[in-house]
Amino acid sequence: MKVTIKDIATICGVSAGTVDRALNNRTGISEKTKKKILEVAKEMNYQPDYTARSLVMGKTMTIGVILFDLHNRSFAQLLNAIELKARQLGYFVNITLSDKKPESEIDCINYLVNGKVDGIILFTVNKGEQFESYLSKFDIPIITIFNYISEKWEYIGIRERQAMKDAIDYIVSQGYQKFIYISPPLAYLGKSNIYTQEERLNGFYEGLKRNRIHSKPVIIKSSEYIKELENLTFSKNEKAAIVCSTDLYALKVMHYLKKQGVSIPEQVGVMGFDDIDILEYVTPRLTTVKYPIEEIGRRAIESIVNKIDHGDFVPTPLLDYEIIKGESI
Amino acid sequence: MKVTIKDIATICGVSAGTVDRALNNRTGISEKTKKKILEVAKEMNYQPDYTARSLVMGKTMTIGVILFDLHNRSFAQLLNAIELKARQLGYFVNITLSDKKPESEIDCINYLVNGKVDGIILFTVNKGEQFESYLSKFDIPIITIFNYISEKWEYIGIRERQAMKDAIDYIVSQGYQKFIYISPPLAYLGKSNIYTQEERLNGFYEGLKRNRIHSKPVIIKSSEYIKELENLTFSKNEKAAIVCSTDLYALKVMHYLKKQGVSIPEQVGVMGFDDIDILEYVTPRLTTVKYPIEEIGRRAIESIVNKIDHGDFVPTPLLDYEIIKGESI
DNA sequence: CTGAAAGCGCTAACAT
DNA sequence: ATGTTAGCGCTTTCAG
Repeated sequence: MKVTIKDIATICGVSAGTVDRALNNRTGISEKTKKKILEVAKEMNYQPDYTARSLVMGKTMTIGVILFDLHNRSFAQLLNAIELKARQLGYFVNITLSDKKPESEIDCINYLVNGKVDGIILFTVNKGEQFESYLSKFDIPIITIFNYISEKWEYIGIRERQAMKDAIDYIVSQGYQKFIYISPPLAYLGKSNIYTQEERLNGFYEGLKRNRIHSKPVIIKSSEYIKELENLTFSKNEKAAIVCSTDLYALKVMHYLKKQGVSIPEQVGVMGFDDIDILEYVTPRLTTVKYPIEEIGRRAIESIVNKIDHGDFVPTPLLDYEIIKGESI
Repeated sequence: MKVTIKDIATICGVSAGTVDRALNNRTGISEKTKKKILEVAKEMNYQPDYTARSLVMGKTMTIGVILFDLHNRSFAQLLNAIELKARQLGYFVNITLSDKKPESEIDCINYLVNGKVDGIILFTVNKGEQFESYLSKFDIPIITIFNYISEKWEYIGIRERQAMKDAIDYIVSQGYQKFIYISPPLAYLGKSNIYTQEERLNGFYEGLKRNRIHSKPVIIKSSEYIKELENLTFSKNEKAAIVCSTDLYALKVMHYLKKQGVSIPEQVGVMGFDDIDILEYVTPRLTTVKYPIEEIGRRAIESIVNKIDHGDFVPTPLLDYEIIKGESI
């Protein structure tokens, strides 16, 4: 059924080694035999067996990816970009989902390592010494995205802190003086890796400081954030800006406010972060920070493939963002 | 570096075969040696080499998935469900994206077959005799989802036609007599496989017939459907229902109507299809058909794993849908 | 320029 | 119950 190099060798009256030389255009073979072998191979529709090649070469041409899940729009966009770029460079993509569970993430890593992937793109929920020493055991390149671990692992992300800081500048420039900040993941502070969320919060504080906002912001860290909003009142004379660490929260907030008959941005302003693609369907257009998510995916692949093929990481500078001025602030 | 069964064999003073017996708890080994081997293996943190195993067993424990892209929410949800179920059953998932291009899909298939995946879950854009004979060459199970090819390939989907038919019943029961149908993919009729879209359209016509709607519906097949809407006027006395073959179109339509100051459903009704998760953020709540997308993913994996392991397809009946009564009709 | 042989790590059939 | 042997399909020396 399956045609192997041996079959081709027999037919062409040469050895397997020669067929290999022809197929992978290595040196040390005459044009004539090479041409013949290639012809026969094509005619028989020869397809190389990647598993066999992997065994001997110790390379599988596949890159493992670990994400939380695909429910968040951004992750799907990210994976889309990753797959595209990877296939373009001749690599497969093995996708595994950690579901934000630290133990589950470890399973994913082991799973991929045993599958002999050539590298891993990791959006981790873990951190700490123990995790780092665990990760250090592996000799394949691991690249982290979004959540930073330490300088020992290549990291690709954006200047989150600066982005949020700038966002605050913009909000203040629109006349807001009162702030509410929503970021449920902060509840996991110390428990799991929420680097990006911490950075955004830091940027928020720095932004307030820079703009000399002295009224204390309300920080909501509960996943029941809508309920917490119910206890607040929104008045026009002291207009509040609800800053959400993610568009998804902002959308939920806007949905709730609309239902309550609170008008945006007349009575209250809402700011998001990410610029997910579904925003184009929602009114009012959410003011948000554009996160170059697909660029991150592409860079991650480029970087890891480069490391696999040439052994060195070309450090990637933090990527830039853009404030999207919508109608909600 | 890497610890192999040979290493373990040497240390335990047994042969590789025996180690294999212990590790994979096969018969013909004493409890005592087995226990010892397992201990040593654990201590040395032995990890089996899947590529080597694949080569000899001819199985890679990975399932290839081919989708259009991940920009559509549903696809991401689907893949999420697929990954979850697959890993649960001990399989990897290799994801490839065809970008809706027939040639690109062929590349994906070849790619996966050469990667020796054990089976393929295929959301195809291709169809026709030539494609079928191409597909027939492969001896791994291929399961089709959404777009049907022929009875030669296992198919998992829902009763789309019936769903749309029932949707029309519901719309008519709400007092609508005039219909506009939007489905841009229909422009590809005859060019690529748009089975689900055709089924939905058929259901639409059947629904009109069953409800004795005689006024001719407007069918919009252009991707510039918003522009086409601009030429239409919406009057309360002859209220029209805009039936969209996908929630995404419906969202765009609603967004456009809201901008035009047309109130939904007072002046015009809008119906979607899919019940994508972002609907919860959009007002008014879109009336739509709930498509059990994750169930399809799980069933696809179950079915293909069953086929791989036991050699037979357990036919899956078409799945059921549910009409979600929102506020837009 | 080409052939022969060894071996990647594991499994499976056959001996002992 | 355990050891031995022969591959899986390919790449890679080392001879010739």
